[in-house]
Amino acid sequence: MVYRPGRVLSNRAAVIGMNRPTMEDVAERARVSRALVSLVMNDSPQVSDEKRRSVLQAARELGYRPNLIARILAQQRTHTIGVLVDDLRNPFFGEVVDGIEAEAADHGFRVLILNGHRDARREAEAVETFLQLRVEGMALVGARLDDSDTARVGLAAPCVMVASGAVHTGVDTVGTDDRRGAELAVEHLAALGHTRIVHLDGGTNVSAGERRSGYESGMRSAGLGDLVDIRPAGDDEADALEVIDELLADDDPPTALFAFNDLLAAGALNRLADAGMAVPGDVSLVGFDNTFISALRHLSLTTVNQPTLAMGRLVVATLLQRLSDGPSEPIRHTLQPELVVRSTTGPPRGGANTVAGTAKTAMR
Amino acid sequence: MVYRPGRVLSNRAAVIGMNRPTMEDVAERARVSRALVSLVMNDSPQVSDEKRRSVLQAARELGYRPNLIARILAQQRTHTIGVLVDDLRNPFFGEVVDGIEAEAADHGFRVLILNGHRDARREAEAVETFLQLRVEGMALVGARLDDSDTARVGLAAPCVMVASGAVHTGVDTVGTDDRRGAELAVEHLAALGHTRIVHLDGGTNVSAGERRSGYESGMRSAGLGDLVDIRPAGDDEADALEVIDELLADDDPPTALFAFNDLLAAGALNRLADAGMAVPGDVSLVGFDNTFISALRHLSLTTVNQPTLAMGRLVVATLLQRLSDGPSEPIRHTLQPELVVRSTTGPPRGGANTVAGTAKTAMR
DNA sequence: ATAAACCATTAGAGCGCTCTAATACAATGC
DNA sequence: GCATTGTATTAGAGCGCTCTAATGGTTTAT
Repeated sequence: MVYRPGRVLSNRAAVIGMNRPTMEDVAERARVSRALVSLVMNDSPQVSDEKRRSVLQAARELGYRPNLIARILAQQRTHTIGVLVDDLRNPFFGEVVDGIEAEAADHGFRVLILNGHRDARREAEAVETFLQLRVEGMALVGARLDDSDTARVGLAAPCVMVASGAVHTGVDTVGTDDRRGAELAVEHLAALGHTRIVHLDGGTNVSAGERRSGYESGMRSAGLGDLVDIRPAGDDEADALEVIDELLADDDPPTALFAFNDLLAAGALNRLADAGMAVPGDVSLVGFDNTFISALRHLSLTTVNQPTLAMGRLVVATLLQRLSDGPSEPIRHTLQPELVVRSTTGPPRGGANTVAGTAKTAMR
Repeated sequence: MVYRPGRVLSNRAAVIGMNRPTMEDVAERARVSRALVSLVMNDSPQVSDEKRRSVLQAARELGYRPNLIARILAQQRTHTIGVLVDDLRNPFFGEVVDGIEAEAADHGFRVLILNGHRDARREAEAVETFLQLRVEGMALVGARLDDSDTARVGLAAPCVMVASGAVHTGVDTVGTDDRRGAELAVEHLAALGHTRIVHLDGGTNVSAGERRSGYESGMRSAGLGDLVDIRPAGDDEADALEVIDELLADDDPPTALFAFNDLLAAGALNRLADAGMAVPGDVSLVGFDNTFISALRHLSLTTVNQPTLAMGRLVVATLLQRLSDGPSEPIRHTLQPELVVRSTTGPPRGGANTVAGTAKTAMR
């Protein structure tokens, strides 16, 4: 409870917050052994009420607070899961983390969060930090690490990739069927009568590959294989600006867009409004993730839902399973996405099947 | 690098990730002392190139990874700052954290993030965890802890409250002048000719008090002191529903709303649209925080900007100062907010001072 | 040649805790 | 009364590292 700057002796321990009363101090004050204090602190049933009381009192009087670092070192367990989040500003990840935290808490695990800042290098550093802190497992949420990175990591500690596409072959994964999600989006647009459907690609984001191929297969099933048109964009609102400008400059602009995620879609919506294009009047737009922003009435974005909370919980379950089973075949959990139809999609202007232009079927 | 399940001996160390090669192992393999390995790992200049090379090679071959836990215990320094975030899903906090991380990295500090889930009890737990982990300082971003909590914490470790109003008298704080921000909002609305300006209050959120009193003083300066009208709402989109319904049921509904934050404003926007009210035609609306959602063209929310990145950086600077100076008078940094006028504010229907009419004009 | 100064290396204590095994002591059974 | 069982307590090693002080070896100054 007390801070006691006066007690600072060596400059090694000069740092505030270290240099606090230890178990030894409590033991001395309560006139018992250090071991007994340890038992009390861990709620052991084999301590007499009398001693328990006096230990607790001594602890209170000294403002004793167990040193987790020392405890971890001694018991060789951290009871901690590291969660690497690709981008703290994307609400989608926040929701997944909520699920992870809930499930982790249920199993007595602490969760440590590190921010990847949408940068593979920084993510690798974060993972290294987790490893050095000896987390018992980690969840990489939307991480951009490639297979060689994760292979190395996977050998050092159990590790689950979340919402990171299906690229990773050697690691446990939890995710939505991104491919199917993209197909749902395309099917929906095709059913409305769109043919010139362009995909705004997620770039380096790990789920991008799957969604792209889902888009392609969706287009093919709809008989639009020839019209596949993929434009590199990104995963942030800002990333939409250029692509949209480029698309609108076309002689024969698309009537529908399928964006990598909601943020990108929101950016697209912005730019389309700038250009005076009506949505869905002139262009239909579908996002991905079903984050709260897509639900905002004024965006009312048609999008693909991912069951974020369930994913988060499943991550921890997977981690725990791996922890108890030891190494084996990679576990993969693939949850089903759902199309959420809102107000940014509708039939193309002039009704269905008005053949969209002549040539212009370039793939990027 | 290697995982070696076979090496698991006692079940104490059965946990994957612990039970890895230690400095001792490296020393043995490189045929030097443990102390030398330590020097190499810390880039000491007083090691011969020859030894350095062989140590590094041995470390590589064994897949050695320093145990941060042991190192921290030994050197009695964690080099870590704990960051408690009130709500990971609110992008405002994510932006502040970005600033914190940037500045912390510049000074060789690690950042640990814990989630408060908008709940004072869970926040207190998180703080306790930080303390037990012996973080060297912590930033409580938007935390809901009260003065007695923070007083206790402040004694145990340096601690900066960020974006938490000016309620906390004994602790260092970094924040925006919430009061002034609210005044700016009210001044803007009053200048447009609004008189029936209602404040949607932030409830338990810590900045709520300041913004409320800023609203009040703004109203008074505008000669609208008699029309002060504060409705408890919250800080999330969902929290807006009821209040808006209640307000619209009024005989004489307000012509302008000043919401506690952008999320609440977004929720209000939703509900107003449901009710067929035009914004800003029938009702003007101002938010707070200038998160990216307010910038989305389709919301285009007039709001009050907080310099999030600067705040984040300032937090770390403050923490470091406190760390080197020891206890003294609380440091308070108050940054200036700015009004960002977008499209949700305009003159009241029928020009100034005309009581909000009956005819509802739908937006979109 | 001897002392002084310097350098690379190491021994070993210590960080604050946990946990096993040992100990002391009371209660029980025969 | 003595072994037996059980319960409450403690001694002490150990977790993986850092850091001070000591060591041995080489170079430089005297």
